[in-house]
Amino acid sequence: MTLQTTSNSFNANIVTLVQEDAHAQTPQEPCPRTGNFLLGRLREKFSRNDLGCIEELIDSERVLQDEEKFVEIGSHSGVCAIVMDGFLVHAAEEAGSRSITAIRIPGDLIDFDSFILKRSDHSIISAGRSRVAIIRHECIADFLNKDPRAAGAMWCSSLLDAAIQRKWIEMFGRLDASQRIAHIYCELQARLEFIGKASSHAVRTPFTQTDLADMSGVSPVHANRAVAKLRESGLGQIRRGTLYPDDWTALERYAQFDSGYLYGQAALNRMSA
Amino acid sequence: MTLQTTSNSFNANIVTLVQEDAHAQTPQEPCPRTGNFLLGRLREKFSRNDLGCIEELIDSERVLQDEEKFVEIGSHSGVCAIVMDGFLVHAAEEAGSRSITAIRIPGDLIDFDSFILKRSDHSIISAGRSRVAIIRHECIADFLNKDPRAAGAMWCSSLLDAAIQRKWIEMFGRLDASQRIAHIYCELQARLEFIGKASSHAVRTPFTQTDLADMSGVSPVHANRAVAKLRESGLGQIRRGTLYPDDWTALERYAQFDSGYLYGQAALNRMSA
DNA sequence: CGTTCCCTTGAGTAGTTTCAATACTTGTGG
DNA sequence: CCACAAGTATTGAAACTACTCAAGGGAACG
Repeated sequence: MTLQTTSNSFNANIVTLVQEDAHAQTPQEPCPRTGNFLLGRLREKFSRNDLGCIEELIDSERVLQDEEKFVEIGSHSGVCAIVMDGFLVHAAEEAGSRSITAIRIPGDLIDFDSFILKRSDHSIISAGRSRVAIIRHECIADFLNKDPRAAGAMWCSSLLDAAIQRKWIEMFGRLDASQRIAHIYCELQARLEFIGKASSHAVRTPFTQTDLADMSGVSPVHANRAVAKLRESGLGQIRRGTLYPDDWTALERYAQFDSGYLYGQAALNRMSA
Repeated sequence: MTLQTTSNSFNANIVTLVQEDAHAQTPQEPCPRTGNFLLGRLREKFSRNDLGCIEELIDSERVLQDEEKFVEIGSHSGVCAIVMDGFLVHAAEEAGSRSITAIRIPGDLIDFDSFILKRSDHSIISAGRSRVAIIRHECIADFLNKDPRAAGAMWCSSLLDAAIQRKWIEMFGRLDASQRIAHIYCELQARLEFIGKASSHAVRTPFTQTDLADMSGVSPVHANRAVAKLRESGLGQIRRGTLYPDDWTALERYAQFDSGYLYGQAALNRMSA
């Protein structure tokens, strides 16, 4: 917990006031565990130093097996985490049905809500094997005191998550099952690109068709038919959770996907003209 | 500063890093414009002083007419606001269809995202006449410097909003049209109770059935039938946006409404046992 | 080499959409 | 006060989308 930054003043803006301390740091990658945090999305607004602080918050690592719960609904875990590898999902289970309300990939700060709200209103479950870097709540409290600016990075992260959730609500209102599934893959591809984990010829995920059904709010049987429809339309093939796109452009058009809501670097520059 | 609770120490929590300035303020209600901010929901974690600071941020007031936009999608407004009176909705319009992704009522901090993210990815539109208290981004920047603890109240507010959005996603996956509409009214009633604006025999809103349709992701015609179904089931009658409940308990059960996700005071106490 | 989990397919039912037509409300001007 | 216009609410019918139940096929894993 030693390394506070040189500057912890918060001038004109929680994000932009950086300037001063953008001086160099060690040339090699300083954040082996949190290196993907905010990567590609507003990360340039924070200094290396700020982000290094977050790396220092890490208490330990934890490996989760498929289906293993990181947090249980209603629990007071006392920790949050940054995803290092793999996928997790936010799930709400009730009366036999399961809704997946969010997908988490490396770099995502998860269960941060519990730090403020003290109680989780959903479960976070590993999809396939994953690895997370644990941050204890006590450490965050100190941290927010010492470096409110870097804390802004966490705040920023939760607002980005909220933007994705708004888009999901919008998706539900506008799109049918196969479009929603297409949209989910488009979004994942974009988010994986931010952290340099995307491939142009496949979007690899550990999700079963039942998972896709829970994400898109339809029955597993119908998710299967939606997947079949994408295949038959020549848009892409989903096999064992992996999308092999046949025509990315058409797929994005079909899903009405517009990446603006992810606040990626390129998109930001484009919009702020 | 008489009326803080015995416990307002922010031990491991952003709201607790209090220390310094808990000195007194005027005994009468100090916040004519932001008095509803966080009211009933974690507000006890903040001192009057903190909340008074937020009142101080207000630059001006603005009255919005029905359908008037407070922020336009894609804009850089440079301000955010706290709702004083009336209702607003977050809307995403595209290709002829409109999705309403959130409902804002008095006390809600709106468009705070734009302070961090710099650009709004949705419109915020007044539903009926409303009045908002404007906060300029520049003022927030100073404020975050001077009083990071009170800033935590804003952070807290955005996490509460995110919790509601998660619930909406869950709702979409689990409920049919009439249940969703019932859920929306249950939620509104609970939120209005927090700020002392609820009545036990009616939930008054300015929403048309088309608005309800846009909120619940169905066609206006079907929203009408969903409303009719609630009436015929003896749960409640929706006339001109106002719900006259016939049986609150049954209605909440029908909507599978559980107020925990709103983090109201009572619920919190119940859960943290 | 079978068990298990996942994917696929069919048939009938329920929920939802669209198009279209009809009423009810509210506000406006005559 | 009435007539009218505009917005809002209601209803019907046909088409489509999605659900459930049910059964069968395929791939991975021990």
